[in-house]
Amino acid sequence: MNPNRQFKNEIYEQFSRIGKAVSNPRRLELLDILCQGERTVEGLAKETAMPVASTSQHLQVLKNSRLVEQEKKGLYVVYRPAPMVCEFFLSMRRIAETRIAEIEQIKNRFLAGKEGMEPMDRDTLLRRIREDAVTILDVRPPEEFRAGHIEGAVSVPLEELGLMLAKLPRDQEIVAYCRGPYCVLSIQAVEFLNQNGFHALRLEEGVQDWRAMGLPVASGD
Amino acid sequence: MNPNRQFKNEIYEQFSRIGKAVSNPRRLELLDILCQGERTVEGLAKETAMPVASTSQHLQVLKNSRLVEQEKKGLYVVYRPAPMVCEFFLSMRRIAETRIAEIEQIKNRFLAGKEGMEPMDRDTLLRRIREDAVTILDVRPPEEFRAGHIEGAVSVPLEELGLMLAKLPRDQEIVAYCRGPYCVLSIQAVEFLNQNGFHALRLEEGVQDWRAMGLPVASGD
DNA sequence: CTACTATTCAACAACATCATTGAATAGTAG
DNA sequence: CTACTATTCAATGATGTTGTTGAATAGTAG
Repeated sequence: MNPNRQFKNEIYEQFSRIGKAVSNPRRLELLDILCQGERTVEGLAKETAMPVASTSQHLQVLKNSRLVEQEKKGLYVVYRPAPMVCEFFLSMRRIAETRIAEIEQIKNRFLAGKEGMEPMDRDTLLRRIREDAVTILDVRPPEEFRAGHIEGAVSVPLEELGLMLAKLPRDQEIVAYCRGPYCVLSIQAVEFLNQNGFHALRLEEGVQDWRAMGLPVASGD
Repeated sequence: MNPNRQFKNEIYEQFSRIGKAVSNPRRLELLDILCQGERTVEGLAKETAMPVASTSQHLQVLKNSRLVEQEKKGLYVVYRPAPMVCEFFLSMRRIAETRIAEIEQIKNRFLAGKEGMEPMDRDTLLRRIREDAVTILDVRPPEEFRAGHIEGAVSVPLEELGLMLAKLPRDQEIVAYCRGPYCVLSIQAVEFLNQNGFHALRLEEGVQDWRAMGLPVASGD
């Protein structure tokens, strides 16, 4: 074969390893979760409702295409996205959102019938933050909050929301966020809060989006 | 099934349409070429040495995942990348380049034995440009030059390089570029120029990279 | 209307990917 | 050393993807 042709074939073959890795919905979900912070195989399996063996296999694929890194930590193997991968995933998500009409449809169908799900827009939220007229809840699991959260947000994992009701303000807007537009935690939180007489709204953006917009992100407690 | 689970499955299923589109080396090559400017099916088939029918089928896949748009122009159907797609492709390429060691190997193996292929680095080139001490050749086909080129570059398609030798300076460095690090046009151009007594160097970056670095790009003639 | 052209479609066999299952491994705790 | 745990491996059938081939389509030019 023409050596130029062969060179190109080999190069694009290598590029396609990245593509193959992100061509499977399960692996995309894994990547999405990993972009919120590192996780064990078990943790990912639980979060995605997949068998552990499948989860492990998908993680192998992601590892072989160099999109994730692994590290043994005590009893567990912890996976973590490789550098640049979350930005890459975000750019893929953006294309999908703007170009694939079905996504909007699926979202609308899912949200139909749920009250008060119109997302709060960034600018309004930023104004409220300046006026100190809003409480921001991060309803993700605590380890994700620790790995990075919107500056000023309070960690109230969805599971503990019921116990925390007494401590939340009834005279102020509450804004809940989670992993992004396709994470259901904040939806459930807002539903629950509104049923209990709070004035709650959802923020669609996740920490990734927040950071990508150049807004302040904190980590730790 | 749990409606939350179903929602996630459907959403990630949609995301994966983008991934599936870029999971095939042929389609990546097509995308790469399209990022240099729009093309007909025939043109793409010739450029990639694929049968026309295969080319068309791959283009259908790209169209169904909304990565390219098509437009009928006279006798031909012209394909063009959708907005954001070239940036997405670039970010994919960057991850592959930095994380997949095989790519470096393949490149080295291909370049082995070819003289003077050490690429010129940006900063040196920018200095030479300021000093007006360099001629920059765009050795891609003319339509790609027209769609966008490095400011100050001269269009000398590889095929016409032989005819243009008399017009090129022998007392000045010549820098040739093409579509990017994996395009062989500039390699062939530099080889040919050096064999004919010129002092030629290769610029690895293509117009996309150039633009992404915030450097000036022009279009038209 | 006819000949022609660029593109797409349809069908096939070869090959790759997927989820699932149960077993294997390697390392920890007692 | 033994029991246990988290993870990985291996094998399987079902399902998708690929490239190839030749035919179909739709639109243009004469």
